[in-house]
Amino acid sequence: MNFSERVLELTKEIPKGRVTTYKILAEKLDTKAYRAVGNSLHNNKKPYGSSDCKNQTFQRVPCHRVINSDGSLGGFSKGIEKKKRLLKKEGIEIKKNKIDLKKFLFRF
DNA sequence: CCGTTGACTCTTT
DNA sequence: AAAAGAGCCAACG
Repeated sequence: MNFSERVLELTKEIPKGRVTTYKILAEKLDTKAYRAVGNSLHNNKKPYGSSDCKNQTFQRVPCHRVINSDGSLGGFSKGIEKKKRLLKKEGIEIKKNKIDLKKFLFRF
């Protein structure tokens, strides 16, 4: 299991309607590679799905539920607006491009 | 192998 | 409140 895979596996555990941060993800992986975590999600080639899920390289992992530790959205491969919409759709309110961590943060 | 690059975070202006 | 600096680390060329 390489670094990227672990990041993705962890990301898949985030329940609908909740979010987590790059920091928490990194800590969960026993590392301080906050930035590397972001990189893994951005690349997100997701080759591990070769067994069960053949296609759908994207959208298997709810990467839109991963945000910055200050509640701002961070980034998204499909565009920040897209990410905002997905989150809202799950019941997460976004004010001024920020998310209320007190309400929606998932701590595993 | 070494230098750059980031979907980062924390501290200090 | 907002911006700049420093520290971090995996991945890539």
